Amino acid sequence: MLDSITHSTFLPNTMVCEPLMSWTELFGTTEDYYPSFDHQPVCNSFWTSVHPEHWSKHDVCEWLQFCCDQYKLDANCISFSHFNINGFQLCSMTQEEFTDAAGVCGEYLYFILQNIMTNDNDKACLRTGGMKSQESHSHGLQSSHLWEFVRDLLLSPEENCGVLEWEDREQGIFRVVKSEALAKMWGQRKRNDRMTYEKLSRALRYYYKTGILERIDRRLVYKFGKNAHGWQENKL
DNA sequence: CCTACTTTTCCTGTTT
DNA sequence: GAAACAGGAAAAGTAG
Repeated sequence: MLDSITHSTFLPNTMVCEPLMSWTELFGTTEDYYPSFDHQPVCNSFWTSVHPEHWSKHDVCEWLQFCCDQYKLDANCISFSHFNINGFQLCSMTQEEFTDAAGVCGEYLYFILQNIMTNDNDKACLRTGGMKSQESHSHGLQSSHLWEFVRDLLLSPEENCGVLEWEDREQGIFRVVKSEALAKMWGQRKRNDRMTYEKLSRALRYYYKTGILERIDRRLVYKFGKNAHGWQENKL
């Protein structure tokens, strides 16, 4: 009900860099589409090989530049003076602070950064078999409800992969484009490989009662309700 | 441990 | 016929 605006990690990140599941596992083999993987260059870059906490001021600056190019963000809406900081400081910025410093772009930047940190964490976990739980706590990364997961995916151009798509950005109407893929992603988040769209959608339907979602008569189309927050474009 | 709340699982029936 | 949608019920998971 009154969750703070804890933004979760996007999914454990699967497809960027070291996939936990193969594409075919994740999206099925019988699919007719092919991944539009023009988002991938995050891979193998400095940004994912060195934990953001260790970035220098210069690195942070470069990262902003990189994001603008890569994700087509308008550099003009970024107040670079707010980002004259090192990686450690960057990591401790809240989503609100990102928004203050760069508006909508800030929101994306925040998500991109969270994403990188999550990847890092996951990789470390895989190698060492368990990382200090501190890191995952520092940004409320572990807590995500289904609707927040969906919201974050919608706000995350680099993770989305066309699984979800805005139908009407202003009204918060969106469409599930690849239902089973979404279910797999959610399942991976919850470490539940038995998740299906059938079951996920049941959970979504419960949101109608609580006003997190509003009913839309079209198949695979949902709308954020009055009790959902954090999806609007200009509002924090 | 208890409670409240969310999500998962399963199911039967309906609609597209 | 295949996918989705609808909800009821109950079990399981989680936060506090």
